[in-house]
Amino acid sequence: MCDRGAELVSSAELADGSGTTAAQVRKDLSNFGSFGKRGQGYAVEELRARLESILGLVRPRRVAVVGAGKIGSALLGYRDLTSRGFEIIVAFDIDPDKVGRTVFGVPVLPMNELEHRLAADGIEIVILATPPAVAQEVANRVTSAGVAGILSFAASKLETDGSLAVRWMDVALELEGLSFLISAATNGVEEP
Amino acid sequence: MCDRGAELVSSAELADGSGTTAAQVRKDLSNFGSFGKRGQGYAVEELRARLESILGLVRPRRVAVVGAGKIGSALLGYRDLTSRGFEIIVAFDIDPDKVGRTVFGVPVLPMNELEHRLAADGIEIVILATPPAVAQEVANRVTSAGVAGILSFAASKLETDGSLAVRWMDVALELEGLSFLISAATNGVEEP
DNA sequence: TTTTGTGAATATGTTCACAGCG
DNA sequence: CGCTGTGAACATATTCACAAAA
Repeated sequence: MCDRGAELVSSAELADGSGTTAAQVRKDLSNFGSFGKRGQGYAVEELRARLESILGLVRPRRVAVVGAGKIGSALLGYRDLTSRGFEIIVAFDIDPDKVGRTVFGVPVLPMNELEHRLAADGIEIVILATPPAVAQEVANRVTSAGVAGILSFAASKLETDGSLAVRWMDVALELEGLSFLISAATNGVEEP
Repeated sequence: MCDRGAELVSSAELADGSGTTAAQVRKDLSNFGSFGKRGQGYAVEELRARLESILGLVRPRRVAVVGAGKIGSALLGYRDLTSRGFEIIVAFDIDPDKVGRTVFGVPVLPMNELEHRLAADGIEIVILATPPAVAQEVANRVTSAGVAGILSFAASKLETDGSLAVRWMDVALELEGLSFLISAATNGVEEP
């Protein structure tokens, strides 16, 4: 909307641009203050800046990828991350064939440099794209290096202390969710 | 647990294997009937079979990938999908350099064969890994081909009728979530 | 006017706690 | 006994509906 030069946007417009309701948009935003203009809506540029600040993306977040396999290396070239405030600084892998190369402009380093480089490069978030068997060990090492968050593509549960935030992305889990919805739709589900 | 030959499992064990609580596990399972054994727990093999049936994965679901770019082709070789009940049958791309090749054993077909092959191959779920600009158009074509679900890697909202289920996976969105949590932790948040 | 911001009313989800049953 | 299944209690989230502000 900023690019299109829009000045104001109402909660109703925001709602149907994002699949929710106007009341929900207003309630949610009101948690962070009241910066709408009654009778008009929200000032687009101010709203953008507020959201950026709420999300902690006033400065780009520094990200590293551990595991330069199929998913890991796909992420290294992912334009969308840059445009949304994340910089992929470095990647790590155990495979000597991958180490030393540069994938989409991102250097792939050996695992023994992990802690050192995470700290030296001021990495805040690690994307975990390793086989599940080593995910926990990497998570431990990453934690000790002072990283603040992990996004894990390994389905396995991670045991971590409260010092970092962890989120999961699991393609198979999402497909299972779809499969469940499809079955429910096919077999017919009761409404209360 | 089946592989390890376990006979029974309690809600408490299930809970701490999956990051929830025993009561939650029991409540959730009870939505689909009561098949636990009081005083003992759930029979592992029966539970597996029940979950498989609840999720609609008694037979593998047939999946196609549209867009054989970085993410799309990474998914084509993803072992985890097969082992969890999904078969990637075919992929589609618009790029003549990719069309006709086989990636990780999956044939890449041209976009003009989309509707025909989705129907002919009995595809139930489509993974959308195209640029956002064409996501809506592909979604329309996929809908008309009778597919039951879409998993979209394109952040853009999709306008679809109620005939299919849609889910999104958005790496940048998950990173935004982490960034928010990190900011909240750093700045300190009030507990009520 | 129009659209926000927000209490109050609903609705949904989670936890408690214990009767009931193997 | 021990652990499930489940109402009742509690907590959280969403929607309603309208006074207040530009």
